[in-house]
Amino acid sequence: MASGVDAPVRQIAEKAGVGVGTIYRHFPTRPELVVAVYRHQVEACADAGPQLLTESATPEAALRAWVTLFVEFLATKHGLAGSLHGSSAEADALHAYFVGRLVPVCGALLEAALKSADTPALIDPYNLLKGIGNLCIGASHDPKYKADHLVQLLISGVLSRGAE
Amino acid sequence: MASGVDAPVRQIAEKAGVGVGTIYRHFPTRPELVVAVYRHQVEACADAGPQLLTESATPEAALRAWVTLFVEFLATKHGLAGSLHGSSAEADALHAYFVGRLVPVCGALLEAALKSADTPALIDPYNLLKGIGNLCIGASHDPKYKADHLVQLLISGVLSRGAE
DNA sequence: AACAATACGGAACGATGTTCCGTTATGCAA
DNA sequence: TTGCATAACGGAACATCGTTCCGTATTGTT
Repeated sequence: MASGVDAPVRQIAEKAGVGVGTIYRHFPTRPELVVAVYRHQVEACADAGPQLLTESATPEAALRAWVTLFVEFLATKHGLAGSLHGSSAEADALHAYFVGRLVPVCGALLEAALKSADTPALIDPYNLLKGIGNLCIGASHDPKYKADHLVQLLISGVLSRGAE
Repeated sequence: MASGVDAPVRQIAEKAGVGVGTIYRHFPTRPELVVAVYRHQVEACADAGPQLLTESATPEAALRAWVTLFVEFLATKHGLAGSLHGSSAEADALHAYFVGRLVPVCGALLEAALKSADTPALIDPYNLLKGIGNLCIGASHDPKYKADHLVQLLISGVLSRGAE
């Protein structure tokens, strides 16, 4: 694999026609590079939230549609979902950006859907978003694994009336 | 981090008081090493399935209890969940072992719970197990992230009557 | 006891992340 | 325009890790 979030630095530098030093000067850490590459698409995804809320038939439909958008975004960028956990202290930059930008959007959609369904909040937006991201890990490597399906089931669980 | 599924081979060898060559001779691939280390606990988890089914009040309770067991197992082994996706061809050994041993157990519990709830099967055991495993990734690094909670919500979604 | 077969240990190799410094380009002042 | 100071660049150099390989030690057999 050549162009992915985990491509060798030398390869990225070569494709960009610069030296590895230049890469590190502009993007000291890999998450910063990834953020720069996907910033536009993340912004687009974030902007779609409020719009879906006004255009959809129900808040639940809006939430499900937005989540589908998010899943598709993660699915097309192989390995992106996997690099989203902030285990190493430096990887937190990527994590923080995604969380800071998308959690509020997800939160608004979730709140609207819960209110519409008259259902108590069983989970916060942060956990939901991170859970969705995790469910998408490795989806592109395993044809039998249906991440989008699992995500929709998770939404069903979130919107269900507890564990009755 | 010293003792994890991704500890350097030299470190493992040193702690074991042997050379790296010996490690590779006994376990040519890392998944084989991991399988060897955790085989007992995986077996115990697998054996707990049928037992929970007979001892629990309801099949749903059995499924939820078993899933909790599985989540706790993954949570105590930092990084284990993350090394479970078979992206590289050789990592498939680990994946195959877990799947081969636990999917049937999960399947029996799931089928019983679905039958008891008179609910159609919205998902197969393989996807459910893999989804649960994915939800547990990175759980030990983030106190705010409640993997077990998300897993229970996913179960709720699976046992709910579709996306009504 | 001598020999064959096996297991062992760690040096050696390749790939990758990261740093560092000599060189080149840029912009500003005289 | 020319000279110089500042910044940016490129890639060599270093550290780490996975993996392989071979000389040596151990074990078992006759």
